[in-house]
Amino acid sequence: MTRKEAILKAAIHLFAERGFSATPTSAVAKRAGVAEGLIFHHYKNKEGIFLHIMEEMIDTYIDRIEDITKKAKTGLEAIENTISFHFRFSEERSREFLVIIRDFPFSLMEPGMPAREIIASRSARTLDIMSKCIERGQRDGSIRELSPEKTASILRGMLNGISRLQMLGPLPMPELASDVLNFCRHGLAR
Amino acid sequence: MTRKEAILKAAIHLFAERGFSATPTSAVAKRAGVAEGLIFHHYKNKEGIFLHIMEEMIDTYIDRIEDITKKAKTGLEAIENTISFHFRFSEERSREFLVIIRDFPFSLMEPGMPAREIIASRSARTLDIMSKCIERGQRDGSIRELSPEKTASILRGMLNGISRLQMLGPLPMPELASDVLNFCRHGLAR
Amino acid sequence: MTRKEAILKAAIHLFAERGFSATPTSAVAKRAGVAEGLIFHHYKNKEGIFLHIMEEMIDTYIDRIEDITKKAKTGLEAIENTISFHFRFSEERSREFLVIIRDFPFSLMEPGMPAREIIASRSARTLDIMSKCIERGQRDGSIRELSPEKTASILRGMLNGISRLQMLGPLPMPELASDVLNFCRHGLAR
Amino acid sequence: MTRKEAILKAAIHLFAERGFSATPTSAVAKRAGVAEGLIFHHYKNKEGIFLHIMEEMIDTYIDRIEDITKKAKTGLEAIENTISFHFRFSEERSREFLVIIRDFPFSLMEPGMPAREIIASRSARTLDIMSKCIERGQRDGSIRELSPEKTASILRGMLNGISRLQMLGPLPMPELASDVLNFCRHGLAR
DNA sequence: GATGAATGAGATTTCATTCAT
DNA sequence: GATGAATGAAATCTCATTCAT
Repeated sequence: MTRKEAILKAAIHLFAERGFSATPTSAVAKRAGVAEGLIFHHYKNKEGIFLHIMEEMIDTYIDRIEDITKKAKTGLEAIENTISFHFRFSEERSREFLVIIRDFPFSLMEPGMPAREIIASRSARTLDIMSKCIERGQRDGSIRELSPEKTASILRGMLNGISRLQMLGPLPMPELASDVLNFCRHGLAR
Repeated sequence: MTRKEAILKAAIHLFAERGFSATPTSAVAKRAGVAEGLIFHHYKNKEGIFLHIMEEMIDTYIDRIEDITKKAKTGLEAIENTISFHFRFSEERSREFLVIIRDFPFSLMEPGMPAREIIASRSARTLDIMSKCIERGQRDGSIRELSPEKTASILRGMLNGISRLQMLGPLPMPELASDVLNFCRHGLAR
Repeated sequence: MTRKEAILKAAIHLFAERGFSATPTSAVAKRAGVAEGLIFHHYKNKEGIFLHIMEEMIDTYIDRIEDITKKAKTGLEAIENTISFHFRFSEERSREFLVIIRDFPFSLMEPGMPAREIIASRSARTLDIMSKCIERGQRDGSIRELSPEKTASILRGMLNGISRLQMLGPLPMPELASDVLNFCRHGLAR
Repeated sequence: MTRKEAILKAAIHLFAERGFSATPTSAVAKRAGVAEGLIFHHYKNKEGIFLHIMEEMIDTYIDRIEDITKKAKTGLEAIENTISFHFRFSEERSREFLVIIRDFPFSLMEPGMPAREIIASRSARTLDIMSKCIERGQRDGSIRELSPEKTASILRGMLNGISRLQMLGPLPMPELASDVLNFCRHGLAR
């Protein structure tokens, strides 16, 4: 593992645990076993690390749901697979997931920030994929009449909201994957 | 308006706009037109202000959904009214809403913190109310067979997630209230 | 002496000795016997201290030469008195003088900086006063034909350049005041 | 152009533009298109580059005024030619000129520093050359009675001060060369 | 209740310089 | 000669909080 990777790994661990803004770069350096300056040599900014983590994760997420939805036989099945995948993914990569749902540094999102464009485009892409699945489901008869765009937004909000509740809520949460699946099937199906 | 209220108002405004951790107490004092020390005289902590805002808001939210659900004729209607109310409330009190969904100071939530208990109890209360509605709906035949507790969690996750997407997402969002309602009706109804 | 004044005094001493950019704020705080944070409480910036020193000094300088030139009987005498004053002043307030001729933080001067306007206006004012004296001298016959504006610039450049050479040059310098006076008299007089 | 020269050229450009201390070696390396380490391989220090630039420039300056003053017919003419040359040179080599008048790193000048000796000797040499011209002018009758050493200092202070005002002042400056010449002619001539 | 000067711990970042390759 | 990862010291600035008045 290169030092650059070590920094990344340490950052993911700590950001997931304490949150981005509550984690000083000194802690990241310490955990990675490198000099603090090296962080800035490789990532320029503290935000640079965050961005790197987020981009990598979201891009993987998008690649995977693109793949998954393509392979589904119906539009409804594509959505179902996406939902199942979401829960699997949020467990597999729970650390990275936590990093970005815990405390998102909204300073990155102020108009004009380059990060905003990156995030916006990824967000749009995810919504678009799900929208397309819904339209497909409407054509193949597996999904009833409803606005594809709005429903995609609802599903995305739901998935992220539930993950947030599960990972950060004060109460212990049961597994919800299959219930969400069931709920959405009824919500969408003809 | 007393000085104490002025501080609260200023804090809500600024926390909503920039986030809790990005807002220095000096900015709150300035906007409220008071000396910085007064904040600590009245609220003890910076977190004290946050807690105050959050408690007041959540308690109002709970009071209102208790009221609303009681008045509904069926369990399903109770849930529907809750959903409608959620969107109305998040608009009416969008500032306070933003405060707590923007960047929640998770340091408050570490085990042992007194705030954790407060938040946990409120969270449990909300889930409980919705759970009860679902059970009621199952008894009165308006809601199909599904786990009341899990479904309540799903609905809460969904509502919060969608509000977060609407208020903080990088993309402009259409009104989703009626579509959410429609989606949930199908998701829940027999 | 208030703490604010103590900071100022310490800063003048250290900036004069080591230069603005080579003096850390920690050194200023230490010498002033205050916490480092207090510097920023009172002056906002490290540059804020510099600006404060400079403004006070230049404004005094301007006030004094305005006064002095008014009292002179001829235009030439007004210029002579200004030159004499310059050397007296640069001795009297040699610390502050050093501060601003040693290493001027030119970042302050980038177009758009508010400090630039302040400095530019003061610089223009000084040139204007001397210009007017020359014009007056031309009317009263004590000064020969030459461009008032350009000559004012020459004199200002000369005075500042000589002070710089005296205060910062690597060689020991003799007193130059009376020789400068003599030189300029011949340079200007009819 | 060798890499070593590329570094020098980049340094001159950047030091002139932003100042010595505000220019990081990383910026020099980037602009020169070389690795940062190479700078230290060739110049040992950041100050090493500065010294190199300064020495080369001052030595050229001295060589040229030595030459010029030798060719003059009278002492006064020698001084006049030096003044004219100064303004020509400061335009021709404005970058290097800026480098050393912008922010001179006075750490180099602390007693005991080897650079101090270099600078002091050059400074003395320049003053000496001009002193000699004045003495010569007094012998040949072109220059009136005045202290050669002090007048040389005055002239040097004036020339550097005016260049500084022209190049770094906040106000736009007209051409001053011929006016300076005229002013000095009157200041010096019998 | 109210002020605001004062503190001090800590955070991010910069940067000259070294050194293994 | 040439690279660029790596260091570590230091610098500026922020900010919650305290406390004398």
